[in-house]
Amino acid sequence: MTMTALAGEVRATVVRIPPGAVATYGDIARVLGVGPRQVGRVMRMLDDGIPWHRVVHADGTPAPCRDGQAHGLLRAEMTPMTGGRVDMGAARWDPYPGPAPDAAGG
DNA sequence: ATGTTGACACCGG
DNA sequence: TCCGGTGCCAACA
Repeated sequence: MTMTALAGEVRATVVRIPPGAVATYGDIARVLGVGPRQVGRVMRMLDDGIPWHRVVHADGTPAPCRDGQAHGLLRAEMTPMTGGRVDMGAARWDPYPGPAPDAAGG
């Protein structure tokens, strides 16, 4: 797994996050089989062209980048938030089926 | 090769 | 609920 490839995976996964829902770094990292820090590292290089604001921490805290931006963007997506944090359990989007390694069925 | 840093996650007080 | 410490992996000096 290389960053170039990882960047593609992350991107392909993040862009799949529907408006109003969010995914955690850990989840995306888990799906791709990498550490949560690698996801953030890749996200940093993507930064543009992807709904990065739909990627939040495991506790619902929006991305630290452009602090404040995510708050407005998520707000515009009608994302269930509480006290500035995303309401996990209500907005937690299931990344699967993502890369579909074995192409189960089709 | 070593030490420090970072868009994180989990545990303990 | 908020804060500090730790584990993890990769990039940087």
